[in-house]
Amino acid sequence: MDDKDKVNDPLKSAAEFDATESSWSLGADSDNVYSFFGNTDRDNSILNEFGWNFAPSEAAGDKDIAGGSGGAGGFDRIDDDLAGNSSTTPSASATEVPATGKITDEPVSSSCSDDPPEKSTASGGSSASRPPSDTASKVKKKGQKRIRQPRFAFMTKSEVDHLEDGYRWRKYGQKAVKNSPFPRSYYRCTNTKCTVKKRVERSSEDPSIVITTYEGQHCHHTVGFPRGGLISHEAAFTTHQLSPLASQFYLPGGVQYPQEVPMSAPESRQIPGESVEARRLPETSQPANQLPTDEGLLGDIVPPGMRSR
DNA sequence: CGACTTTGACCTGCGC
DNA sequence: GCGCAGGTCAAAGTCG
Repeated sequence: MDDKDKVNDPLKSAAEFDATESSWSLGADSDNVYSFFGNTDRDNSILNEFGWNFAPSEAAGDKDIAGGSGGAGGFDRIDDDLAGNSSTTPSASATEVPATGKITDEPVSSSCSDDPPEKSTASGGSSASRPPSDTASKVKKKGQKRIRQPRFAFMTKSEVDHLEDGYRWRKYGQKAVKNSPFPRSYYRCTNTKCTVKKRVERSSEDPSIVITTYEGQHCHHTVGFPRGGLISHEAAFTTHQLSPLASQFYLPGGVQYPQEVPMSAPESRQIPGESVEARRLPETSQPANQLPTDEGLLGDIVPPGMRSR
């Protein structure tokens, strides 16, 4: 593909994760890739703008958390056109966010479509009996390029693999990843109209770091957790004001992020021993009646095309 | 019984 | 064209 060059270069410089420092460096030169590193409070507020919440998993049926998880996190947007580009460059280690690509023409405003890609509980048909052509049509028409939603990689220092983020996910696969002793898990949002997916894997270089990659955008609100946890929007919003830092990292369209953000802001590092849980609702809670406007943080960090709410 | 996880097979894209 | 690796499917199993 002719796009290869233009894709790979940004990639190499983008989202380089320093496992030792537990930090991301931002080096992308296109508006296709932006990343920042921060703690979960900020991340949560930012993700919330996307329709995502982020909080440590603790009671939602996930593996039990051993005394709280770390709070370091990273965030990265990855627009990827699977079709033309190698989304996983051979040089990309498991600790790097699988690369990126070019921005595509596909609508990225929402991953919610009127016609969900498939019914996960489809009737009949084992993989053995699955007619190839049928499968093709089910997934994508043959010859049609596979379109992928924008992706955001999110790195979190946590002992828990699957971080609770306010949505319910159904695991639909797990794969061993090359160059990594840790398997990668694939989750899909349980909302039937929501096609958001996420991948969860651990950094092979720093097992304490969980790399969560979101693909797509939720078109619905967070849900209560039947199994325990509940992350309300209000709670998420209370962290909103903690996120101004984010605006210094993102820069869609008008792109103004630093050439190479050190990503070493002290407050964006996890404080050893500090649990996310303990920091979830800071005392600087914002009154509920001061909910951010649509143009709040979102305006800073989210490209208009990504917003659907 | 429904929701969810596990797991092996299959599909697709890419590099050689 | 072939092999590899990532991604997905779906039956079977598990759990509450």
